[in-house]
Amino acid sequence: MTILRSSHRLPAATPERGIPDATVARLPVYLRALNALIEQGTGTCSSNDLAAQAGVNPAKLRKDLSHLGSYGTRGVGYDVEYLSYQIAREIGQTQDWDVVIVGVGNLGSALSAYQGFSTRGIRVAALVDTSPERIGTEISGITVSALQDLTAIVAEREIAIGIIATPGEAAQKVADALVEAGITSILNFAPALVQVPEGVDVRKVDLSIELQILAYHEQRKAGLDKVVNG
Amino acid sequence: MTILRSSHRLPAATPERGIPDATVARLPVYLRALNALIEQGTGTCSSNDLAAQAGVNPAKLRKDLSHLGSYGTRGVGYDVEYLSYQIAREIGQTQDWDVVIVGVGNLGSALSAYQGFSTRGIRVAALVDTSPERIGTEISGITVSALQDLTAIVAEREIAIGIIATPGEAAQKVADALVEAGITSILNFAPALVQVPEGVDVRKVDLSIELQILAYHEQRKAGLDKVVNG
DNA sequence: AAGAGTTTGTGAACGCGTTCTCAAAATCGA
DNA sequence: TCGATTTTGAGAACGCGTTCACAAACTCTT
Repeated sequence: MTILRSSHRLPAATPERGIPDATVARLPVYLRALNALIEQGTGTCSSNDLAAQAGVNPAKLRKDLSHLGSYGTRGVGYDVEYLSYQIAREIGQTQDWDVVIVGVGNLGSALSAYQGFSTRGIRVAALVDTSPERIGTEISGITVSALQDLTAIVAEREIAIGIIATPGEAAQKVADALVEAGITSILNFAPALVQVPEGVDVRKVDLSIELQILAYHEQRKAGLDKVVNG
Repeated sequence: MTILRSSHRLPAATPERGIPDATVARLPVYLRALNALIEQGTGTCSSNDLAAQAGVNPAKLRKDLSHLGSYGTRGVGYDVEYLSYQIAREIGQTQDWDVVIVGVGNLGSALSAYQGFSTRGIRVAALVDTSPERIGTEISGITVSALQDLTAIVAEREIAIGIIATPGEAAQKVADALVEAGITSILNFAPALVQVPEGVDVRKVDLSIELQILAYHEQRKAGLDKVVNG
């Protein structure tokens, strides 16, 4: 999970609010919690309520929200709809974001059909692959294009975000192609590091590593059992 | 991403090494980097080499490794095979870990076919679903079982790790079933928080949130462009 | 109007993780 | 053997993020 960001110093006109990365990562969680509250008809909630719903410490929630502004009322709490809108605006969810998925193997296909994206302002706009058997086929209602057409597709549909869902060996080549095509944010599911130029953000999701971390703790638990019980 | 750990104070026999969470999360990355070095025939490497391969700061790498012990030689570096083995042992990768996947929709199916698991000591041992149409079908060579049979399957195959790949609404029910069945580590792909008793570890991977974080930075870049260019 | 009760927003303390730095330990060449 | 060079391991400084704690601001009751 590597985030590269150019840290331009800006003129005073732009307040350079600089929301901490840790906070940014939690805002979508709060948004989801708020939507749950809206659905169950809640009009107002305290930081305690919302924190419980989001699974965080209330103080942390308030500190996070304080980075956006003062959207609560002391003694009352937060207006659920209002706060929801403010967070959505802050993280750019008042617009839809088109993404292109490169690699339509099992994982890429699953992602292209993922239900959770549409309600979060994410739209899978294009699928790309290198395999001749896959190019031209239709997956989740989208025709798979050739990697060569990436630049044209990205330009035409103004896509800013790309997803790498290829094997590890292809990841760097695909990342280069994405950057070349004008993509400036990449979500990388391939088990490999990718190098990108300054100004391009990369986040990495590594399925094996998540399980390996669990396995470590699991082994630790087993070891403790042996010490305690045996 | 919530990790609950019982913090037993142990007798001196077990040193209670307590490797920091941040380090644990990077050990699999180092392992992957080391395997890459092994494949290209490297016998020894410095912390600089390995750090470059893993994409981290050399000082961080050395600090991380120092938590495991002193496996390097000053003036020389690390023996690649030896260090690889030591890390593998530390994170429990000298044995295979069986996992059960609950929910064989698009994502669950993709995970069950994921190539990256086997080389990392992860074996998908069972698939479970609630949908009658899916139960009994074969996916990636594994017959899908009913959720009711979970306890029997977990017990029989001594599975410790479960993966939730269901819609958000089903997540808590599935988590309860997994805990009931004896699972003590859960990787949750469903877009929902799950509550588990003490002693059970849960890690969460949220695909939408990863993209929403990228969208935030993307929006920020677009905003800066406007300020700078026009 | 005033006091009791809530709840936010934030300064301050704290803790964890990262990075800097350098002594200690090894190799190598003369 | 000795000095030059390389590289690890770890102490110390630093910075970020979390949590505590409380004043400020609001509602409600009397």
